[in-house]
Amino acid sequence: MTSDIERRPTAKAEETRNRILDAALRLFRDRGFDQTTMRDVATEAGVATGAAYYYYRSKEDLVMAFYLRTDQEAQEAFAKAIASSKELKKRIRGLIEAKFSQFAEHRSLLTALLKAGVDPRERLSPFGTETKQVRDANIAWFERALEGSDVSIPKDLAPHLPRLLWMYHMGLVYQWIIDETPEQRRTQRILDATLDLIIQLLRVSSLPLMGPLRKRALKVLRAVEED
Amino acid sequence: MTSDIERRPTAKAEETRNRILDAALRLFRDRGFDQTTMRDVATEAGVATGAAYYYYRSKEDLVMAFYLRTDQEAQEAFAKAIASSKELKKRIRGLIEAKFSQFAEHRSLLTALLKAGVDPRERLSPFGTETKQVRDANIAWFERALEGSDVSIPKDLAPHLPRLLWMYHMGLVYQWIIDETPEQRRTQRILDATLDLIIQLLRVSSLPLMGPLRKRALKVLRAVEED
DNA sequence: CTTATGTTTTGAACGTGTTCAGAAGGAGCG
DNA sequence: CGCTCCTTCTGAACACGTTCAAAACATAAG
Repeated sequence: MTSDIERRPTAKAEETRNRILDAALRLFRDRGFDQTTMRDVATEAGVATGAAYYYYRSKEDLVMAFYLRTDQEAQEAFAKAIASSKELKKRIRGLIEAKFSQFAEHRSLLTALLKAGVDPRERLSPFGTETKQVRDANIAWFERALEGSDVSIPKDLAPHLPRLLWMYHMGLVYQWIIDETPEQRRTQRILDATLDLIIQLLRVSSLPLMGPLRKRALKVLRAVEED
Repeated sequence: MTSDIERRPTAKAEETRNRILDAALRLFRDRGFDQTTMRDVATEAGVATGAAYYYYRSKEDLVMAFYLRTDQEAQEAFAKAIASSKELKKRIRGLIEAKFSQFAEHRSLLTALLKAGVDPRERLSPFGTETKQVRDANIAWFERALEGSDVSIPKDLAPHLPRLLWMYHMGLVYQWIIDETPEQRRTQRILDATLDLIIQLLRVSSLPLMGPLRKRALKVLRAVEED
């Protein structure tokens, strides 16, 4: 008798669950999210339509499961990115490129997540409550990137920076998803240019002359995070 | 025989078209976009379901029609915002607040546009090709806001600024749409703080010390606009 | 082995956006 | 008036995400 109130973690029905997700991802990758019907997924997995809904609340939920699964797998790459250098620029680039390769196989799939993602009330929005755990873990990686790096950060700015960098990284991921240039070159160029700018901004932000500007920037950050 | 290849602009079927749009907006406003079916819209307009599709390609198209209609009507408010002052801050705030009141009645409707909007390939994305005309007209308003204002702009930055301000304003509109605080107070606070920051950034950007920073920022802008 | 209880699986049915073949309604012309 | 051709409109049909009542299966208890 487990004291756990949760329904028993289950049997080897876990295998069915995985079979369905694998089938879904295979089809999504090969013919796209919109071109794949739930009936297709069920057939490919060798079950009835309803079974897919027994394990996943919705079609989008399958994308969410993919996201969680790959996020799990990406942790190691994140750690490597931090360990590889003390240079902040390299660390951030490492984190972001790890994110890109996390999604590389299924780039088009993510437009589905995008559409749900913009509405924070949606269950699978990266900004919503249901994803807080993953989000916080991701923000923590940027915290670690800053710790002991080659760029020193003004005290007042420090607590906001991890979240800020996370938002920056989300912007790049968005750009990457919608980028149709070969190999996503355009995103690479933007990554290069923005990284340079960010590092220099951080370097310069400690100068005494920058006091008033930093004050104003902090006001913005508080307005965004407040409430 | 008109030399126009376009189908004749039409008769008083234009009346039916409007009846359908009016019915749709009424229902969308009263019970929400998702809670309104196309059958409801058709019934409310006193036509068969198919008729709605004769005039509008899709349900989202109705939102687009709303957007175009109100954009039309907002032009006057934009002009007033520019004329009211030479102060850049006031002008930009005026433009943005005009945008907010343009949508005020139908705020929730716009989440529908949001979801389509993030994908630039979607027909009604504010970043797509189909909306270029409206977008350019909107960017032009920011151009006019800068012209003859109280803030002088570095030459190299000048050509990018209107588009940049437009992107800023889109960000705020996004924030405004998803803002559930009463009267969208949160968005107001963010608007206040960011406007202050932007104006000061512009003021400071001409200082000789800022040369290198501005160079880097310009590189970002070129990377974004290129291709 | 039988019965009871819970989990997993099935497939028909539902709701809603969208399509489509064709009916209805004109407008011009003989 | 009768015919032709286009525009406007109709309502049944379709596709697909999702729900649900009930069957099948598993496990434990007697």
